[in-house]
Amino acid sequence: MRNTLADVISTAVRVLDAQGLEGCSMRRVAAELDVQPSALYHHVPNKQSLLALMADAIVAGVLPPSRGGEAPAGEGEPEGEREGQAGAGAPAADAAAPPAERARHLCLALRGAMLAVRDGAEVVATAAAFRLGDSLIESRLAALVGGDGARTLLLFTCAHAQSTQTHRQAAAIGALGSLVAAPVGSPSAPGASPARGDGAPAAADPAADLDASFERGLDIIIAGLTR
Amino acid sequence: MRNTLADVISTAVRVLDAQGLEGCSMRRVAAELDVQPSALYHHVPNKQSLLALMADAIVAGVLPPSRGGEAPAGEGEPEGEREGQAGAGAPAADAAAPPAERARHLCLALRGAMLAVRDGAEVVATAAAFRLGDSLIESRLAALVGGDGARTLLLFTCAHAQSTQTHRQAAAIGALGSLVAAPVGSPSAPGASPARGDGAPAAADPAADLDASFERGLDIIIAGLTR
DNA sequence: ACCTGAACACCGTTCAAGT
DNA sequence: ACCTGAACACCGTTCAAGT
Repeated sequence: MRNTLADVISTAVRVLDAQGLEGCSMRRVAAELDVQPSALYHHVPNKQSLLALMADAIVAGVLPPSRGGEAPAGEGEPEGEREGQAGAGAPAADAAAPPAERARHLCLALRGAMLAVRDGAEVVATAAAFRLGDSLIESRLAALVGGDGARTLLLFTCAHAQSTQTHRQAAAIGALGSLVAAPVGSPSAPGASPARGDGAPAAADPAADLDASFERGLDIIIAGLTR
Repeated sequence: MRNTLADVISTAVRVLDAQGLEGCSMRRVAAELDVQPSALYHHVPNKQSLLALMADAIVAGVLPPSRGGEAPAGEGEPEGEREGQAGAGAPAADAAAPPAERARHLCLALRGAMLAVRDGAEVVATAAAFRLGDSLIESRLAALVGGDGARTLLLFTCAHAQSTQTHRQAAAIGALGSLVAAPVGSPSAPGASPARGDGAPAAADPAADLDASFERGLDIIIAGLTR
């Protein structure tokens, strides 16, 4: 046996994380597996299906393995877990906490899982849009806050993560245009992006801003659910 | 003078509506303009920029022309306005209604504008994610319900519209497998999608369901804002 | 200013054929 | 079951050159 479906999925997620969605072509995944592009079509009917399986792999782990449902298929973690929020079901979530609080933690864990892979949010969001109504995470949320709340939370969480990743990439590119100031040896303030002499109004630490912005939006929705 | 930027944008939106995002290639837009593909790069630096301009064109009209800001550039309406919800600033919105109510109407109008063009939501959502914080609509919303509310509403509205269009396309494809039932001559209820004799579990009228689902989600967020 | 023609370096997918 | 090799019909973008 040469390659398994799980190999294809985990390799594809690795390529995604390394090259971004644009660079994640069938041909590159095949090359990474040391295989002809056509070989992938033995495991998967087309690219869209592969992307859906990748989405499952990316969010696998935000839910406890709870009985029933489709098997995750593929690696436990794509790589290094550089976001603190993910990690096998979030920080316990207390099991007996109020439902709204548990839903909140679930959304934070989902966000963490998506942000942990480059362009992960876009991949998950597209897959989520496609099967709105029968994703595992959505039904878990629905049990906590009802179907409308679940859908609202899920869509907001994916969309905000997507825009977070978009902004991060833009910031990363923009940061290349700074051979100015910013003494090379010094860390240039904790976590801040280099330079900032331009006319943009953007505030102190963009990454922290986006995290806070997400939590505030989340709390607005939770508030609307619990009144 | 042969073609103007506005020509390029409006043609691109027409191609988008006719062929979908996947079929909306630079080469096809060029062909529609009777021009070589390379000619487009005189008007636009790359495809991504064109898509951003298309997003502006799609949502142009949901805001009154209010002074200041970038000019819409390109056609007033892409085509036939087959959604009832759009139309030059929505049904007036009463000007003196409570802010939350006005925000609600704005979101409905935005949804209508996106749904009026095939894959319009995806195009607008991607552009919106990119410039979260300085879109015209977001600042309009921010004036009504604050920055966090505006962002939450905007992201939810785009994401829900995107999933609505995804489901519609899936339903349209699935509907091709129904040479059953569905009397050909009868209009099959006002505005409903054709047929519905297949085995899918989807409820009564999927289009109406998605509209109602959107409004319920919208009301949850509004409730969270006005408590 | 706006466009042509030709090229470069890619895509996703299919299909007969191998082992 | 899993893969090769070759092909088909495309992509976005660049660049010299025309008018």
